Amino acid sequence: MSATISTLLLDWYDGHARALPWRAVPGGALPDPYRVWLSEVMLQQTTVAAVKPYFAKFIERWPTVEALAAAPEEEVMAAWAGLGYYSRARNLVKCAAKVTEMGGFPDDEVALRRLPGLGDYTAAAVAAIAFGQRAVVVDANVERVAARLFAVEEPLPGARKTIREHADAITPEARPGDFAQAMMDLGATLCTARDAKCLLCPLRESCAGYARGNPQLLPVKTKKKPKPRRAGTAFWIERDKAVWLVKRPGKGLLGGMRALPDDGWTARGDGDGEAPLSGGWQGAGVVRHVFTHFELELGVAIHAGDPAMPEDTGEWWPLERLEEAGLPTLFAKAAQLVLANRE
DNA sequence: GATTCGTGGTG
DNA sequence: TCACCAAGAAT
Repeated sequence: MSATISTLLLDWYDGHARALPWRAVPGGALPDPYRVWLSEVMLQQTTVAAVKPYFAKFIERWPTVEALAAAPEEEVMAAWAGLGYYSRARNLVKCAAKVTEMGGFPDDEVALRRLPGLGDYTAAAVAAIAFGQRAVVVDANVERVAARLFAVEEPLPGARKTIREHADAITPEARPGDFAQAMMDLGATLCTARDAKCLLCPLRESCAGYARGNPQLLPVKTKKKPKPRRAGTAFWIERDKAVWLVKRPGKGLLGGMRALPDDGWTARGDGDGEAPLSGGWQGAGVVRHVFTHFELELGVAIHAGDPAMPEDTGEWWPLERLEEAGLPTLFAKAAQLVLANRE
């Protein structure tokens, strides 16, 4: 029954919980809501390994939500560079301001859900982990574990309602935060996407998928569309040991991030090859980059001259401080291509 | 409900 | 190499 499953899982968690920087000791005092919120936002569609250095950097630089709220958005965006899904960073700043204005994080799921960047998952996770509130926490791990545990054959995402009901039925009143994290740890270490280490699993005897003999085939998922391939060009313009950077529009792809000027490529179409200024251009090579929904082959062209640029359309960024510019990975690759060829 | 949002790891 | 995947949210 449900009490049995949560008890088995919590017992397992007490001995097998991953030690993570944003976590409290299992069964112990509740962790700092700021650290829980920050880590949960960073972990959205992002692996633990990728998050760790960013979490450490943010906590060192902005130890409290008030400190983060006081930071210029531009600095937060630059610090987020490389982690992806940049709307998260924009919402992070908005949310920090709102929480500071409220005098602290709200302690219930409904109020948390109203904050920028907190959807169903994150609101439930923060309520459970940071405030000990019973909330049904459903992420991709929980979906997978529940689909196997209850042998849900209906394909995702259609099966989400069914899976949520199963998750609700096994979520305990006591230690809901540890329970949620235990489900995610189980999904991350034993009940993984391509494998199911059932011989090590504390829920083996309760698992319908195990009983059927093929838990690793669950959950069923609908096929994904193929990614279109796009081509475009980025332009390297340099003067006095500084490179010309622009800022991308606030919304959309790489929104609000610094970037190299480009020829108008988008997810929907190729660039026109047209440079932002006339003069001699020399090809530096090609960078390949895979986004969520398309692939890009980005040519990098270097301007031969020593041009003047209209100051209101961008900024000259000193090459020796280029890492501080916070370029998204695509443009960091392009810059590396240009600079590496000089050695 | 379907799309649009990054990036790095993995088999 | 390539398709899939990861502590999803906003529109």
